[in-house]
Parts: sequence; structure tokens; C-alpha cells
Amino acid sequence: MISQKAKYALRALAALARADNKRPMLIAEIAEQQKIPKKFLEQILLDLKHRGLVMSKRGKEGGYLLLKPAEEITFGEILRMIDGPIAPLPCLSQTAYRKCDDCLSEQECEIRHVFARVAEATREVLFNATIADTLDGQNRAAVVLAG
Amino acid sequence: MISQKAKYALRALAALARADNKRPMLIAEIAEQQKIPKKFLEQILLDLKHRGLVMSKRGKEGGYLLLKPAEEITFGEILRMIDGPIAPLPCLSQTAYRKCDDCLSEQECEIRHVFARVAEATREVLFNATIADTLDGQNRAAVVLAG
DNA sequence: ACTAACTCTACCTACTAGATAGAGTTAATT
DNA sequence: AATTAACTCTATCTAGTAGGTAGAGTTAGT
Repeated sequence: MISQKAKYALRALAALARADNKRPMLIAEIAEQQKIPKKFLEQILLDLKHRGLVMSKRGKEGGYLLLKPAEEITFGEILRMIDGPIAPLPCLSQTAYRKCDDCLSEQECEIRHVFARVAEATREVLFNATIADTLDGQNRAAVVLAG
Repeated sequence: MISQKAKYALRALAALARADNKRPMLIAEIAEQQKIPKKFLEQILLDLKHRGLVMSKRGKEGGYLLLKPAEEITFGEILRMIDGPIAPLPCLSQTAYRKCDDCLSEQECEIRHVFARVAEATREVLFNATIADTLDGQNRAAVVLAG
């Protein structure tokens, strides 16, 4: 299961992608629209900002904006940011490889081969799905035209 | 990531599958061979016993035996037992479906479609991989002949 | 009776998820 | 320059879980 936090992050990005990208969107607006606890969402957006996915403006008329086109933000990269490695075993992670403490040899590990296939299949989906895929037909067309 | 416990369970089953199925295998043997903390493995095997995957014999000459052929024990069923649902979202679980608290409509959920594909891809691998796949060529041949 | 081995329940410690609280900072407006 | 809307940051809290340990109880072979 993915974390609640990752779910919120994806839905917040989806909300931003759907919004008019000329005017920033308030944390409060996103929170209400997506039923996300506001203070929790603050943290999430701040984090996404530090990682360069969104930008913010303070003060009156402030809010958040998407910094990259929705088609360039993959589910995989968001999940990896929030929940950590995609791989089901540490010894299969691309970004946080770690040898299993209890495993004598990776070549001989009884279960590694199977999970390698799981990892591959999962990545295939997650890195080919983007925030643009969350938009319905109408919105997606608008985004493509604008982009 | 799968839990350490699930990893241990799979490796313990692999050890049992590789063993001579005429003589029970001691918890201590499995623990040593697979570098699993013995007392923790006790719990895991007991759990697997209650679920009908292995049987045990107490007292002298006791130990554990596989109850089903290795080819009939899938990775998916073990993972589901130990770690719970395979699906990345509660609303996509086959065995423990639960509506997301914060999601208004499943039809319109921005992220559900993508994760449905993840779930499908993962299940495809996990329910087609069995404990028999953990055996190397030599052992697998022996098991097939014996079965 | 002895003892090897599984059985069961309880417990422990560290960590994480999922938040909430509140003081601080910035910038537009009046 | 005062006000206020809005983001920023750090601290804190609570419940739950992972991963493991302890130890008394039970069974069955010798």
C-alpha cells in the first residue's frame, strides 16, 4: 500500500494540473477540493516545492503553481520522493540500493529473481504514468493545447 | 518494500521445499541455514501451520514439513498472508476492499486508474511465481520427479 | 522420568504514519 | 506604516507497527 501522504501529493498535483496555471491556487482550496487536512497538505506542498515540482507565492494573491508540465511528472518520481524506493527488496532498489543483511549471495537468493520481475513490472507502469493521466478528456485537451 | 517477516517466510518455505520431505526439518536448522532469528521464525512457522501450508511434529525427531507441493504455493498468497493486501490502494484490494475515506467517487478518483494497472501487473507476477521457482535446476528436477 | 522440540502468550523497543499547533515571515493593499 | 492574507518552519503528539525477545507450557520419543 502506498502512504496516505503519497496519495495526497498525487491528488494535490492533479488539482494543480487541472487549475488555471495563471493564478496560484491556495493550499486551502486544494485541501478543501481534495479533502486533505490543510496543515498536513502544507507540509506536503512545501516538500514538493523544495524538490522543484511546484513554486509558491506568499502573501495576498499567493498560492501554489505547477512548475513542470503535468506530462513530465511521473507517478514513479512522486512515489519515490514520498514513500521511498519502488523496489520490493532493498537489494533491488535503483535509488537506495542496500545489501540484505541476512542474504548470503544475491546470485543465489531464493526470492530475488521473482521480486526483480515485480519491480520491473511496477516501474513500467509508474514511470509511464504522469499527472496528465489524471485529467479527464476535457482538461487533458486543454493542457495539451496550452503546452 | 515487503516486510522482513514475509521475506523470512518465503525463504523458510524455500528451505523446506529443498529439504528431504521424508524427515521433518528443525526450526533451528532452517534458522541457521537462512540466518533467521530462531524465536521469530517459530512464530512465522506456527502461523504458516495454522494456515495449512506446513505441518509440524513435536518432540524428538520433530520439526516442520511442507504440506503442499512447492509448485502450488504462490508468492502472492504468502505475501498476502503476512503483509496483507497486494493492491497499492485499499479500494483496489481483492481480499480487503475498503473505500478510501477521502475519495468522493471511485469512478472519478484521479489516481485509481494508474494504480489499478500497478496492481494488475504485480498480481500477474506474484501469483504465477511459486516456491518451486526458488529451487535451482537440480532441486527443481528432484521435486518434479518426486511430485 | 527425561529431554528434545514445538506451542503459546506476553512483552519490549524503536520507528513511522498521520497528523496538529503555533510562532514567524512575506507581500499586497489601504 | 499598519493590516492582513498567505506561505514557512519547527516542534510536538498519538496510535500503530515492525521486528524481535522471554519464558512457561505441552507433547512425544527413548
